[in-house]
Amino acid sequence: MPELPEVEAYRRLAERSVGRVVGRVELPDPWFLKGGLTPAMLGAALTGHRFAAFRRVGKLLLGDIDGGRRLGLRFGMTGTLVVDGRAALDGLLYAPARHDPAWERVRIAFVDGGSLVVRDPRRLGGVTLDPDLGRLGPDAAAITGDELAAALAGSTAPLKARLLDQSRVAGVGNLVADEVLWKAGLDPRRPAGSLAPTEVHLLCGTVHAVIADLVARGGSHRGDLTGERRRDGRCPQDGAPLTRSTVGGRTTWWCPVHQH
DNA sequence: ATTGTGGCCTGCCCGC
DNA sequence: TGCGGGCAGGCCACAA
Repeated sequence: MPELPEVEAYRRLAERSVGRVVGRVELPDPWFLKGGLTPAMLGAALTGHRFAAFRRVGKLLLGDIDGGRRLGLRFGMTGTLVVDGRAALDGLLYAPARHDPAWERVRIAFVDGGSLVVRDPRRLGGVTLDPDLGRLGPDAAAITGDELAAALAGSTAPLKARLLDQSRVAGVGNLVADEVLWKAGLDPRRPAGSLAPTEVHLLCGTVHAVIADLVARGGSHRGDLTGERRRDGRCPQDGAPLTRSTVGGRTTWWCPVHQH
């Protein structure tokens, strides 16, 4: 599902549309608009304009529109970005591999004949205008040790729950969280505030390393642990049977032998 | 404020 | 073999 690595791939793909004039916006599914946004408002903000740049904060993709407004794209669990008929990634875990035209939620058509399309079978994504970035924590790919320490300090919530909290750390989803904690050897159920400074430091480095690795591999589902997230799955590091339970409201897999 | 829970959405998997 | 109940999780509303 789209976590930080996927959205980063979407951002790079979206850059292909920078500088091209928008001719028309099609909204087969106006329900996809969030925060009171209407088709007329979105059309007015985009038609005749160009994207100046695409940025990413966590799992949110931002398109800077000339004139100062910002398009916000969220992809939920099964959303894909398609530019000029080309998808950013081959496959998405938990998303259907086939393509049904009915899953197209937004189409931004450029006057040159190309387009930027959001395809989302399960409709858990959405489109906003000028999204409030104040509700997002530091981006996980660039978070500093001090910022991570502040995000975890004093909390009795499970470590994993804090990592998934987008207002504390932006961009970590369920698969990345499990992969990071597995690689750092940390128990997802540990109270977030119980980590020693050296553990926070290790965790911060692991977050960066795992994200860089998953971006390079082409998706959050390409992690070493991810392939073992199944019944009878075993720890790729020591071969122990993995434990499955619910932590932070999410299905969680971890190694009972080396994660403490 | 912090933490936990349930619902939304819908295609697909597994067990009957 | 066909069918239908769970399941998947990002995000939000709401409760304690």
